[in-house]
Amino acid sequence: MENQEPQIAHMSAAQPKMPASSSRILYDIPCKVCRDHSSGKHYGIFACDGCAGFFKRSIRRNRQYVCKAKSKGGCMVDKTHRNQCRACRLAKCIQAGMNKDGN
Amino acid sequence: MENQEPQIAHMSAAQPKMPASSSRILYDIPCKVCRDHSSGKHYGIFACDGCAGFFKRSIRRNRQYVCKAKSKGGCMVDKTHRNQCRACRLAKCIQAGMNKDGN
DNA sequence: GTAGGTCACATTGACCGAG
DNA sequence: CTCGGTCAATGTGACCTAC
Repeated sequence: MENQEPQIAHMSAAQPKMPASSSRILYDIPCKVCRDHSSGKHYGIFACDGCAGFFKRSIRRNRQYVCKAKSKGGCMVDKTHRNQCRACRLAKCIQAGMNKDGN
Repeated sequence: MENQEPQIAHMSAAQPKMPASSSRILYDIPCKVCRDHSSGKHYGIFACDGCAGFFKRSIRRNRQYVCKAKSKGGCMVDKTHRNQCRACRLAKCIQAGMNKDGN
């Protein structure tokens, strides 16, 4: 896959630009995996709820994803494409430093 | 996105190679959109249940998808990648000849 | 302040009855 | 036969609570 749009369920809309303190979301610290706004550290790194949840599910269920792109393992992983390739998303989570014991 | 795997819900497993007549599935006629096994004509062309359902929903809800790949509109659309890019899947459905009034 | 759990929501595709 | 409708399965990500 390569694109899409509503692919995700609750694709968060543009943030109201809050006081950056009254919310759970850290508007200035990007998710180390997809660059979306993070919501604190998760499994060792600053990550958004999406990537944290994805990593959580992948680990818990022992998921083995396979990148089906021509350029194996080269899928872009940002807020827009993160749901296009689970294999590359998980790989980037790990590469970014995520680990089960969060440290 | 570029790959994946369980992306789809009920990814049909390898077919038991039925008598090719006792089932709804036409094992010898591929879906003109994704090459998966078709299940007869849908909206004008031989298509699988997946592409037929996708086209049905897209039309009914007047979906406007946007291809987010670098190579705009160049996403592969086969059984494996069909859920990677809705924009390209719909484009290919139309290009393959699908139309609301099936003819 | 993060792990873990929960859950509303959305999509997919197999199947069914109607015509 | 195809169409439209239905629905079980599944994933996503926003939240909440406990620690």
